[in-house]
Amino acid sequence: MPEPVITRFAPSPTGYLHVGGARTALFNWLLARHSGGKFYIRVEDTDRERNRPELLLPILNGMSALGLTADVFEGAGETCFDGLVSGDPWERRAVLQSKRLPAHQVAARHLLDSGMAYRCVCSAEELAERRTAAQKAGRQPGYDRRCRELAVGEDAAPFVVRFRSPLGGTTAWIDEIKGALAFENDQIEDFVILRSDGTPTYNLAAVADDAWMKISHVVRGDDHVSNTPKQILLYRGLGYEVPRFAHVPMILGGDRSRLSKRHGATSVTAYLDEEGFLPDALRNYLVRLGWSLGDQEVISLEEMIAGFSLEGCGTAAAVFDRDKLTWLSGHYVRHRDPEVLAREWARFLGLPERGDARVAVAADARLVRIVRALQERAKTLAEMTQLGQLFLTADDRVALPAPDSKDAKKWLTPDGVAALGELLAALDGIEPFETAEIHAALTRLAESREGKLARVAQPARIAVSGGTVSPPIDETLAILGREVVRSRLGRAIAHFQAA
RNA sequence: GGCCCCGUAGUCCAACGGUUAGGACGCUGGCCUUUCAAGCCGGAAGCCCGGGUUCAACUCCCGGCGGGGUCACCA
Repeated sequence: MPEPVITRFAPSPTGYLHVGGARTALFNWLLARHSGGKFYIRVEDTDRERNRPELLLPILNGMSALGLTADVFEGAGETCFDGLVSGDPWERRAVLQSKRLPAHQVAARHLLDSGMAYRCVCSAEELAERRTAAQKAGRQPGYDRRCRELAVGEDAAPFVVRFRSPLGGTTAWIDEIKGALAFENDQIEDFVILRSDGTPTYNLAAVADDAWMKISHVVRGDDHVSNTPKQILLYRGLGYEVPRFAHVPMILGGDRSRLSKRHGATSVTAYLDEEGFLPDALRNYLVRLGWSLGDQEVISLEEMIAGFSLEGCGTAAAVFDRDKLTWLSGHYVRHRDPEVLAREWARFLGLPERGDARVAVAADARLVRIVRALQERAKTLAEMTQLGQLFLTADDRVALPAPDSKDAKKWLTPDGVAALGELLAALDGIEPFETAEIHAALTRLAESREGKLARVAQPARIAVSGGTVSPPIDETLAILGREVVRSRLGRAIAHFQAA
């Protein structure tokens, strides 16, 4: 009778979903889905500063974008996040830790009553003073346990509640990823579990809630290992079963320090909405960072779920490699159904501050055709937008290169301009104005030029797009349509002839 | 500094006592080609160091070195 697997992602509302957090969430989600268990979200907002919806929503939205749906925690009652508006997809999908205050106080009370915790009246200033003094004297900076045996009563003005850590022995556990881990108990200070305002600190709240939600596997970042012995002590003190722990290694920046803003983009939203990476690609990249399925690089969601295991997770921190993410994204762009891609691109283009690109190219057949032409050369939606600019821009807005620029000098020679003229003249004879017919016409014009298609195609490309790069020229012209091509050809001829 | 973790090419992973150390990104040579991509073929590049254990170590043990994390009334 295997125990049910119940995991959770417990973000602190920071206003954005960090890719490291996203990976942690993904691992939790995969573990639960792999074993048919549950995956919950619990928001660690006991710090009042962070208890604001606008700091939480970006995280929830980032998870939605990656497809990391949470299960409803049935016992949540009034503690769940209701969303900002009714019908919010996250309604009842996230437990708010701040609403568990009474339960946390009961837990602290229990510890106090059983002598496993005590009140401390040392002020923050005194603590800071003694800490620096201790450091100066070369002693450990932790709390000096001054109030440990004072038996401070509850009527004693402002006080915090501290956990009475064991003075000897060790606290150990078998980490599902890192293996056997152990800490000497005298390394564990008498940490605060209840602040002077009566609210719980992280360790108490996390333990009380994980036990309440019956979390079986606590999968979280590496940076939490030193909290683990404290939490194990709390679980035991509270009489709860200790869950399994799995600490996943950090994600590093290029300089091998913890990935942060100074390394560039770190939020899921930035990668998805601003840089236009496909969500599947980001998810695939993230799961591959620290977990592997043999030598397989491209892994579908189904394969991830079927093959995921904590044992398969690596133990070393990994550097975030944007180039590889880009390659993966390109793979997903190329293999995506054009109609689906077109919708995603339209939404990407619809974002604010995207200027010219917003020119109405309704999600119609033409857009899909453009996507087909672009998808094998664009690696992200942003790149697609850039490469597709010639299709999105109004005729007179295509920026032609200066007549004395390198490209113009190479291709818009007198003969190049002449080719443009011949093409312009041939336009009305191309019927229908479609790829194959256009191709035939271009080939004909190339005949008098040693059969070199490039001598016709490149000038045309520049005339029509302003640059030397575009999808195949025949298809490009067909998509643009006879009249647009006529207008751009005429404009280009005038522009380059003047030189 | 104390404690904890980590160490296969520039980067991400595979190998889990016996392989010419495998794959991928990136880099690079070529093919293809109307541009750019994509695709295909080829190349350079790696087991941190030193001791053990063993018939045999990238794999196990110890030490060193290097990197990271953590030491709050933040989570």
